[in-house]
Amino acid sequence: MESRCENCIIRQFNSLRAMSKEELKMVSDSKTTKKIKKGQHIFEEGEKLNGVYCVREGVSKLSKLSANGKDQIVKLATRGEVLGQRSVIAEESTNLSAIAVNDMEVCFIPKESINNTLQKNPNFTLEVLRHMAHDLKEADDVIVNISQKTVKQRIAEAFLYLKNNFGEDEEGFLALTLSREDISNVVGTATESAIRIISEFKKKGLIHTSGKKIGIKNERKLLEMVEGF
Amino acid sequence: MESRCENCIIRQFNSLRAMSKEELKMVSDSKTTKKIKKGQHIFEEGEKLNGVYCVREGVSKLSKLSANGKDQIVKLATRGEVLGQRSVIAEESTNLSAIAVNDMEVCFIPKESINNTLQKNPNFTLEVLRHMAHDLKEADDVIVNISQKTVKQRIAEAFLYLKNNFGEDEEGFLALTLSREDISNVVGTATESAIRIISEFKKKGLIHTSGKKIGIKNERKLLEMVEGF
DNA sequence: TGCCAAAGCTGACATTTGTCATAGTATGCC
DNA sequence: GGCATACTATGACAAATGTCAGCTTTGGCA
Repeated sequence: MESRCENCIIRQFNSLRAMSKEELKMVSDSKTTKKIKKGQHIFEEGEKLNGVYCVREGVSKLSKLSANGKDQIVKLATRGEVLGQRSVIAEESTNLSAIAVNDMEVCFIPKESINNTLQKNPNFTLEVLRHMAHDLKEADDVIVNISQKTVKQRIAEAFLYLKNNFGEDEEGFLALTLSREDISNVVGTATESAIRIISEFKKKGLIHTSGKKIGIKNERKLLEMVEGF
Repeated sequence: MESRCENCIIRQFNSLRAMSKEELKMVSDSKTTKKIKKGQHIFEEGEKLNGVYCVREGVSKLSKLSANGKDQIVKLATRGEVLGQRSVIAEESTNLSAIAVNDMEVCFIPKESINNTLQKNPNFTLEVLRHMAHDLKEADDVIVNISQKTVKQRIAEAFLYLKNNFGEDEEGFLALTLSREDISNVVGTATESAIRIISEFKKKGLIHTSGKKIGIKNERKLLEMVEGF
């Protein structure tokens, strides 16, 4: 794959597109590419980040450990998304851990390149700001969903989310395969509860499964369930 | 109170402090001051905002209506905070409603003044960005709290939050008085459940009440409860 | 290939939380 | 001052969810 940021297509999807040619050149010269195996950390909650990570390939779960020892997955980040922005901008340690859900390839961009551009290029800053505004809105939605919907509704919603954001494979299964535990950590429930509800969905013909893989059979009914019918 | 932004103390608490003298002057010339009575809307979910609101006095609850008809309070904004930023920046309609919890005074600043400065003054943009990064972190915390803590823990936490952020009056009651319904909407539970738990706290000597007013009697135990003992 | 650890699954039960019904209490308004 | 209305409070019950325990399946690896 192209290794110069100037020519990297991924860039089109994130704030880096607002950088000038010269700025991109600087970023490209200072960046390093890393391969992360499924299950490995990109960074951990509480760490001080020296830069941000741009996802070229694969998916990462951003999670936070709660007092009772469970991880809550706050966001799934995929190709084109930039991780660690919040931390670098606020000059604080990360509040989230980033773990690879499948094999990943990420570019590490030192914070100096970012900070430098933030101070000089208002367009870039504005672009980052817009992205963060979007993330904040999504976070608000998650808050409302988690507190006002039942576990059943949230699981149905999670499946629809996975379909819309990651698509399906040739056989009609969700392209992104999460473990039952990950699913329960996304919706914020016990693993057993998630499993039980998945079984129920299967019995009702809403989904079909094969090992970990899940396929949506009746999207309409799932949608109705999310809406509360 | 001082009516020129250049001299307004409130400004010290928010992003406006990064504005230049000229920019502030422009803002001050275009702004209008509004009084909002307790219970009235500043803006409603779905509305297109033509500017932002800077809180000079009073407290506003930012909430979102869920499918089941309940409001979820996502944030309480007080003196110095700016409402509607996210919406103006992303050029979308608001995802939240803002309602006055007590009598308020706010300054409306047209979006042109904001957008203009955002494009020209990287320091201002960066400052706004930092604020939003902070809000995003808080939102992540709320997500984890709501999904991993019991209602009892969340109510205890809410009381401590109210004490730390709004203080107490001369008699030792929380300075910001919320209705039981508002409390339940902050923690995301049914009003009856909130009332029951408040009664329980009272019986256990953790708090004392007088009408709507609530005072913290045993902060330590509340803290332990939040931590899960 | 076969073993083992991890993941998936299920039942039984406890606990938490929501819902409905009803009654007391404060508060504002005429 | 009294009435209407909204808020607070409590009980009884139902539903949702978590916990624990044990069993089965799966997948990776020696």
